Amino acid sequence: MKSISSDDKNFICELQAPCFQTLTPDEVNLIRGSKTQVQFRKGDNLTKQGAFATYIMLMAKGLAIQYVEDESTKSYNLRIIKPGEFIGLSAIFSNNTFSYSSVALTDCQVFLVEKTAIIETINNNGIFGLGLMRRYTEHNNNLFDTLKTVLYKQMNGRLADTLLYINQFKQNFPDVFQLMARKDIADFAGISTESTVKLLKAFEKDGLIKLDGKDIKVLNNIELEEISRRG
Amino acid sequence: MKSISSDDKNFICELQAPCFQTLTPDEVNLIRGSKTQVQFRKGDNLTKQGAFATYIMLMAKGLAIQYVEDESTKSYNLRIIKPGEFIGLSAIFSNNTFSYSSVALTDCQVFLVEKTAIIETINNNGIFGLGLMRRYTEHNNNLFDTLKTVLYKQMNGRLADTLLYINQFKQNFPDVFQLMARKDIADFAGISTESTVKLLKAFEKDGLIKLDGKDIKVLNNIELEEISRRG
DNA sequence: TAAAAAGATTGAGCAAGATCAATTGGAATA
DNA sequence: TATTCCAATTGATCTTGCTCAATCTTTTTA
Repeated sequence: MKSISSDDKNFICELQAPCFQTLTPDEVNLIRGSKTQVQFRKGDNLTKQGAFATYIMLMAKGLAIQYVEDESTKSYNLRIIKPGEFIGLSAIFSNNTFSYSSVALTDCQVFLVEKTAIIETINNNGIFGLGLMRRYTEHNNNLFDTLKTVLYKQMNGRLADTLLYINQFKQNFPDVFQLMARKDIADFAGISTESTVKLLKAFEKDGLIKLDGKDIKVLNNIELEEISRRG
Repeated sequence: MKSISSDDKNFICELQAPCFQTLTPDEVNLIRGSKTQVQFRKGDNLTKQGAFATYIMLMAKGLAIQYVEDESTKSYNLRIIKPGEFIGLSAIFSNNTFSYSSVALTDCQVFLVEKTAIIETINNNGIFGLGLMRRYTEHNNNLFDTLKTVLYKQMNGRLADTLLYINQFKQNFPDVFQLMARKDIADFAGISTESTVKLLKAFEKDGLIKLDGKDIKVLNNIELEEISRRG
């Protein structure tokens, strides 16, 4: 990763882009005032689970995967981070270390904002804090869904979930699937790579999807949703 | 559940109890001002996953279990709620429905506080908001640990986790284990009741615990922690 | 371009736990 | 106290999905 000069006006202007429309004016100002912009290369870690978190990040450009890992080699992918989204919000409220890792799926441009600056703003402006908190809580709700998926669904349901989830990104990022290895898909579903490969073939045979190299075309949304629902 | 007259001074005074020392003065005032106190009977649901959440709860007296459920019969226990702890904090920040259910393990006394009253307070007082957010974020961090447990540990590690967790409550609530059926323990570990029974016996044979009716005495903390760590 | 490395695919065998069925024990009820 | 009901226990069996090993394909590197 390398730093970018803070007076790169073009970059700052990107805060006007559609994906940032959800930011509140206060948030925009805070980020404008932040001095640090960082560029990550595909494959770089944006955050590492357990590392000290003295700042939060705002994804400006690019895609990343957020995941949890254990001590050995296992990973479980939680979500795809897209432009306009924060990374590490929990650091603001209590956590001094990141609860999860994240890795760049494409080259990424990211703003870093000091935790202390944010806390100061919240102290003076409860409404600003509520806004940040709302974003954070939404992720948290997803975590409950994730937990239920892991607890109650088996292979087919999980892979259907995964395909539907990733497929949502295809509109704005047509090459999402190409960016991912089979193992990445497997880690979203929480099943082994081998099982993923076999099950993808099975889904294709049933006409639910079309495998085209690394790309995957969802052919039958309805039925995939049904499989997801059944678990 | 039945309402209690709001001028039950003895009850209000309990907010001075040690377990409420973590509440900020602002929080105490808010709760003092709340008009609703409710009593739940052992086995009653305090919250039901998916129900509308227009208020949050503060446990005043008693113990409850927080859990997530699927459509059928499966439950997974997340934590034991003890006096001084909030239930449903996420409702304040974004969620209009409860993400989880909770059920009284003993008779419980609970304060209900309207969401709107809290939001108003936060708007005027960012520091108060930060305090609530900190509590909320801590639960969220536990959720990451829970997810990792479910993803990466198997039976032995999970049951060891569960026993160590519940055992923490024994100091202040010596009969915690007696309050729970084997199924409750199983639902904390996320394994079947039958497997729980068999594994408890095995742990006893290895001298890790002593089974005494429903009560369980932890004999070898160190080794249980080792089993937990190994997964 | 050829060789090497990494990822994808496939099939066989295996292990962890769940489910099922039967039995026992304890507590609640008539 | 006898009866009923529900929780706890136990053993046998079954399912899911993982691991392992071999092969094939694609990408990367020399």
